[in-house]
Amino acid sequence: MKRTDYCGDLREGDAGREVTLLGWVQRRRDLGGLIFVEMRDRQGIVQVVFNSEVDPEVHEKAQSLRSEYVIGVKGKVVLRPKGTANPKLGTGEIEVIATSLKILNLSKTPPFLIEDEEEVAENTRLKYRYLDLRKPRLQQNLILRHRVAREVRNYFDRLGFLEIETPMLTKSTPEGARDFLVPSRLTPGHFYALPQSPQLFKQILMISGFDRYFQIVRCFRDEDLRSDRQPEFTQIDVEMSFVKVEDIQRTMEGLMVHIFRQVLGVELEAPFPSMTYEEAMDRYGVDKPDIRFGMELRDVTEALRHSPFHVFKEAIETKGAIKAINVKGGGVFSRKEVDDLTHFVQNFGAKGLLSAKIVQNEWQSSIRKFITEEERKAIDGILDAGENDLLLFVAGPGGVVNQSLANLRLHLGAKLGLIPEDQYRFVWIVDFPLLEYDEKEGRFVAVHHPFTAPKDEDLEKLREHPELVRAKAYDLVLNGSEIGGGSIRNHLEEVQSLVFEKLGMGEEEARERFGFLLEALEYGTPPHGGIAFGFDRLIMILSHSESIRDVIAFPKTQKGTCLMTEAPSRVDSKQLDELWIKLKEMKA
RNA sequence: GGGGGCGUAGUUCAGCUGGUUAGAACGCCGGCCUGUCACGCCGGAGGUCGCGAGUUCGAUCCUCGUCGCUCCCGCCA
Repeated sequence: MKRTDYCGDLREGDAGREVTLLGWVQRRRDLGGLIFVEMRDRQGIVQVVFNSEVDPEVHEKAQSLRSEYVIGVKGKVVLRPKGTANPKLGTGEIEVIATSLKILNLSKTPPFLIEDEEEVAENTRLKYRYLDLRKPRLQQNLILRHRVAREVRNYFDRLGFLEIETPMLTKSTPEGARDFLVPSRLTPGHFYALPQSPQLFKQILMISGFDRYFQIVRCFRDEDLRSDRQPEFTQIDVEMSFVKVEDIQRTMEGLMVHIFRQVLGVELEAPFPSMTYEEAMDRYGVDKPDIRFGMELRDVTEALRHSPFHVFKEAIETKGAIKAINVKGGGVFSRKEVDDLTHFVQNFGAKGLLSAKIVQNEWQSSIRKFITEEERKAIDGILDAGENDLLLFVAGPGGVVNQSLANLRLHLGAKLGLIPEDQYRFVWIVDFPLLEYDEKEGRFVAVHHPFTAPKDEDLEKLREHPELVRAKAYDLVLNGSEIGGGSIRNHLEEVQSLVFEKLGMGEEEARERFGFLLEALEYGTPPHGGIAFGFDRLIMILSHSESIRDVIAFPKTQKGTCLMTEAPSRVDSKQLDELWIKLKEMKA
């Protein structure tokens, strides 16, 4: 049997055609002399009719059909009798009258129904991933993923970019995330690392003169998982020569416009707005603001500068901050709801959450007695407080205040339905600090990565005040999710060496780790820069998925295991011997 | 490393203050049924209550440990 059509593709226009379908039994409705079988393939579902009066032999065979049997059906497409159309199916206007049935394979009863709505425990889904992947939603997600990848390649190809592969077995780079290591058999005691990104290779390609590079590439980071993080993930990696920040931004905006138009049929407005890191932190408390709704953070530190209230006083004396959000109409929140919000911010290190309801132009609040009339009016002004609003304050170290309120804002935005789910709001975040001081390490670390160039006007400060230097770095944020980030790189060896020095890396150490790059920089390196996009996260947003596992065919659990293959697994001692590896004693 | 949630039939869940035979729905099996589409009707099977200790006359329920899945913090661009 050869397929003539996919089940889900058939429409009214196909009425009268003889078709051959290959697929799975979704559901069987046996009415006795008449059997309806919903038949499924990757395009969708169509109803097949087995009628004992049309063909008793085929009808009898159909009685043995069960869920997930693999079948081939020959039959005639007909319009359904009046009043029996099913508006829930794309194929609902027609059905296929079967004239021939071939059972290609049987199936055990599946452990769960192959339906989108069926909510099944994650471990069951992952163990039977091949069944879970039969669900229409996951099939659509992977089809969408394919289409986006295809359009990425079309777009870059048209602009003269070359897709060039880079090694999976490469050198460990201690900066950044933990590496996955691969032992070398031929060089005992030595290890490759799987790439966290092709960062250095794409810069080398620029030095080689390839000018415009991109790659859809797998990357690996051995860090703990989240709902949007897997240990292996995919990036759209890009690097260009002879460009400034704006050139890369416009190129990537073009990519987004192209993808959204080709894949979703959505027209985006470009160029995208831009916001400095400083402004983002000030107004939203994060470097990846969701600008689809308001409820912005407001700084009330100055208004409370002379407050005797110990919570405020301590925050100010320790050079912290006091910020607040105004939940419009939040006066209706119950005591318990506000308590829950307090617990919520404590997840982010806040000691507590202070609240005030506006009732008849007055504060209803446990802290009212510590607030002067003047302070109250100032704060009402800053927060644009009105009747029945709920003001929420967090005081403490600046980072904690921002993180608490940023997350609280998102939490409340979702809870109150303030986020328009159908909007795509992009924003560039620019002017990131180049370096930040790491208390634990006792040295400066790169905010982006160590190859990022300082802004020209800040270059002077690099020696004396490295903390004030801003970088030629940019992140692209979509609906509160960081989908891409990049920078202009250091193409001058002396600048790169100086950055390494500021990172506390001696010349010798820098030579050992990145000597090949420093050396390459001395052989005519063009100015260059690039960006990397989180491909999985982009697909998550485009498919409205809540978990990254729903956009990856074979994802890992939160502990990094694959429940289908049962990786990782022990290996036999012969394999270890060849790799010169001896395991430490472990508790059974 | 830390905090939260979940774990009972194939699946999703209920199970009172610890008490006799652990329930429901869907699914599954058998029978009937020619316009169903969550088909309907009749009948039936199906349980190591994640695992291990402890408390108790008695544990699905309480305590401790452990395993698995998940969300978050730390970590991670």
